[in-house]
Amino acid sequence: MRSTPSPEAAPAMTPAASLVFTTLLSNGPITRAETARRTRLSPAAITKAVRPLMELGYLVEGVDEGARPAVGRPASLVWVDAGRALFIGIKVTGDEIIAVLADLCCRVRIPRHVRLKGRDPEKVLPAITALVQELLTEADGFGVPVRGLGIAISGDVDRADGVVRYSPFLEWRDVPLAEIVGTATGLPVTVDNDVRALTVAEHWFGAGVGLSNFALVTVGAGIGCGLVVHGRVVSGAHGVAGEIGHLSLDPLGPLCHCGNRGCVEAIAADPAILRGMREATGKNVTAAAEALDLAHSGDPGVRQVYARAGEAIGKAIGSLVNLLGPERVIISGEGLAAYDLFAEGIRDAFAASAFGTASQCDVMTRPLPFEQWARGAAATAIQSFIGSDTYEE
Amino acid sequence: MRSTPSPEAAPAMTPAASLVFTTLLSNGPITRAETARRTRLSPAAITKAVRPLMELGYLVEGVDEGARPAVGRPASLVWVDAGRALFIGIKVTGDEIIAVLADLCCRVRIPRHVRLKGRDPEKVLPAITALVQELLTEADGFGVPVRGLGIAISGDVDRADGVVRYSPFLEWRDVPLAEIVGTATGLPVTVDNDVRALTVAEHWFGAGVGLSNFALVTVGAGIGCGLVVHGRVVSGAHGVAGEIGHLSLDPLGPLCHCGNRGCVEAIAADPAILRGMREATGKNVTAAAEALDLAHSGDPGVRQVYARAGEAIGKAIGSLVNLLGPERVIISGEGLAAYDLFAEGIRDAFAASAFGTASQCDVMTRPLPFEQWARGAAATAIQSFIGSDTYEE
DNA sequence: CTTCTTTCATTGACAGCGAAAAAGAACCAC
DNA sequence: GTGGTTCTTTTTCGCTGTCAATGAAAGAAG
Repeated sequence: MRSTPSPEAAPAMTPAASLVFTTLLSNGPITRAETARRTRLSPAAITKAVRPLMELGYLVEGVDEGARPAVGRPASLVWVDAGRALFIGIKVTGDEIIAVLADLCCRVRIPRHVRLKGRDPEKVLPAITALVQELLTEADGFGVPVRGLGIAISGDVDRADGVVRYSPFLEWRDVPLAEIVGTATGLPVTVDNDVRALTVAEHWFGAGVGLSNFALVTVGAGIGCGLVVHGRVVSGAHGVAGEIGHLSLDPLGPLCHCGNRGCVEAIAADPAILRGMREATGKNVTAAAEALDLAHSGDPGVRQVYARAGEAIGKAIGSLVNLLGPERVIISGEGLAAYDLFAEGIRDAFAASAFGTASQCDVMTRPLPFEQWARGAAATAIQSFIGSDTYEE
Repeated sequence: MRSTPSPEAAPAMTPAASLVFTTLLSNGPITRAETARRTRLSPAAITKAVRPLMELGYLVEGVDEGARPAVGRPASLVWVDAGRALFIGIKVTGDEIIAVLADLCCRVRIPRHVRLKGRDPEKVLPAITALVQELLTEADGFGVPVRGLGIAISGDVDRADGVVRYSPFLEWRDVPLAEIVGTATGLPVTVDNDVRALTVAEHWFGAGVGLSNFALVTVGAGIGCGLVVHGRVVSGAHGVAGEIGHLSLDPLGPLCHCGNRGCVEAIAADPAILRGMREATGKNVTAAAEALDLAHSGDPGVRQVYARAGEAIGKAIGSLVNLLGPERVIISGEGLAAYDLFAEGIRDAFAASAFGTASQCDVMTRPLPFEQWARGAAATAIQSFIGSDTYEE
C-alpha cells in the first residue's frame, strides 16, 4: 500500500498500459505485435500504451536480427529498462532481516543481511529503517530513484491496509507497518505475507510467468504454499491460505505443533527432519546442513527420514493438485538442498495420489537463494508501483 | 457455449449491463442506488444499464413501502422479471436424466425424470433431445421463449467448447455435446461439469450469493467439491479440480477405487457407508435410505460408521479451508439426509484440523433436492444468456 | 529492377462507456 | 412553505480502445 507520494510521480497507468507493462516485464524483449497477441489488445492500443512509457524511459526498444520473421517488415523489440527505477525488498524473519536493492525487473543489485537483537516491533522497526537508509545511500550511486519498498513477513498480513495482523513467529499483533515505515523512510511501502510475496515474484519474474494457475510450495523451516488462481494470488478470507503444511496425512503420524497428528510440516519441515535424524542416529543433530551431510554419508536409517519427508510432500502436492488443478507446482525453499533425497518420495507419492489427469500437472523444482524472499518483497513493491490490480477484489 | 442463435436475440450486454443484471439476479429487488453501491458503478451508469433492459422487459420496477428510507426520496425497487425467459437444465447421471424448465431467476417451473436404457451417446443423446422437445412443448404454455439449454455431466467437461472430454461414469470420450444437441434442438447449449454447474447455481442464486470465495461440498454417491475463487468457478488446468473426495486422510484407511487408501470418498460416500454397514451388521444393505433407517434405529456400531464418515468429511473440509481460506463452505448433496449422524464428526474434525483463524470459516449445510443438479445446469445456461465472463480467462 | 506479398507499426476517426456535476423528484420535519 | 435528505435522471465530457486505412520494411517473384 502506497503511503507517501514519491517526488517524481509514477506514470499514470490505464488498465491497458498496466497490462502491457506487466506483459513486457514478464516476457522480456518482445515485439509490439507479440505483445498485442499476448494481451489480446489491438496493435493500435499497444502503440498508444508503449509510447508514453518509452518517453518516460521505462521502456526501450531495439532490433534483434535473429528474431526477424522470415518474411515481412522486421519487428522492433520492446523491453523494460531495468535500470530506470530501483526498489527495496525486505524479508523479516525471527532473527534477521534480509534486504535487497532490486531494479525494475526485480534483479537483485545489492543484498544485505542484518541480525536482529529482538523480535518486538521496538527492536525490529528501527533496524528496518536503518537498513533502508543504508540501501538508499547505496542507491544514490545508481543515479536512479528508489520508487518503493516492499516488506515480507510470515503470518496474517493485510496488504491493502499495510498491517501485520498477527505474526506468530514475531509475536506481532496489528502492527501498522506500512504507515510506520512509510513515514520513517518517505517511501511508498507495500507489506505482504512472505510466501505470497515470493509467489508474486515467481508469477511475474520466475517459473510462474504466463501461468494463471499455479502453486509455489516452499520447503524449509516450515512448509508453505502460495497459490495463484485465475491469475491472482489467493489471500484467504480469514488471513489463512496456502497452509499446506497442516494438511494431515496420517492420524497416527507425529504430533505437530498445531495440535494435530501427521501434518506435512511435522514430517517434512526442518525440525521434523532433525528430530527424525536424532531418533535414527542418536546424535544430537541441530542444523539442517549437518543432517544433510549425515544423509549423504549413506546411513539408510537417515535416508529413510528424508524419504518419508519426500513422501509427505508428494502427497500434499497431490492433494493440492486434486483440489485446484494448477498448471504447475513449483517446489522451492531451502529444503531443496536435500532434494536428491526427497525426489523419489515426492515423485512417487505425487503420482500415486494425483487423481486421473491431475498427474499431468507439471511439478518442478526451483532452487532459490535465501535472499529471494527479500526479492519477493521487492516484487510486491514493483506491483504497487505499476498499479497492478492483482490484489483488488 | 452458444451454438445456435435464437430467433429473438438476447439483449446486447455491455460489461456494466451484465454486472448490473447479475447483481439484480442475485440480490433480488433492490434500488438503483443500492445497485450502484454494490457494483461500484455510478448511479448514472445504473440508470443507463437498467433502462434498455427494462424496455425489453427483463427488468421491472415497483415500490416497497416497507423498504422506504426514513428520510429522503423513496427509492423504487428494480428486479428481474423471472417470467421473461425460460431455460432448460439437464443433469445426466449413469441411469437417468433429470431435466427442469426454469425461469430467468432459475426457479424450477417443471421437473422431469427419465430413466436411461444405456449409457452410450447413441442412447443418451436421443433421450436428451426428446426430453428437451417435451419441455419445449410445455414451455409454449408460458408464452415465453426458451432461451437456452444447460447440460451438466460429471467428469472432464470443456465448457468453452461444449465438449465432454471424458466422463468415467458414462464412459464417454470427446463427445461434442453442445454442437450435437444444439443442432438437434435449435437452442444455445451450455455444457459443464455437474458440480461446477451446481456451484454456479449456488453462487448466483443460493448460499454463495455475494461471496467471491467459497466452496461447495457435495456428499452422496461420491464426494464432490466446487470452488469459487476470486469470484469465479475454478475449472482446473487438466480437467481436474475440486477432487476433494480423493484427499487421502489415512494411509491405513480403506482402499478406494482410485487405488489409494483412506480417501474421503472411500470412507464417507454412499458405497463406503453401505459397506461399513454390512460389516457392522452382517445385513446386506444396498440402499442409502435403508442404511439411514438402520442407523436411526440406534445400533451403535452402525452409528459409528456415520461418525467416522463425518470425521472424514470434516477433516477434508479442514484441509480445503487451510489451503484456500474460503469465506464459506456449503455442504450439500443427498448425503445430507444423514446429516444428523454426520454433524458432530464434521464439526469436531473441522475444528481440530482448521489452522488458526481458518476455523472461523462459516461451514453450513444446505439441503437441496436432487433436481437441483438440473437447476445448476439451467444456471449455466442463464450465465451464457447474460454473457457473464465467469469462465473467460 | 520493379512489383507483389507479408508482417509490423502508426495514424486518425469513431463509438461507447462510465464518471462528474447538476438538476429534478419525492418525501419528511419543522 | 422551506429546508434537508435521499434517490434518480439528464447532460456533458474525457478517455479508451477498436477499426480501418496507411505507411514502413523487408523478401519473393517475375
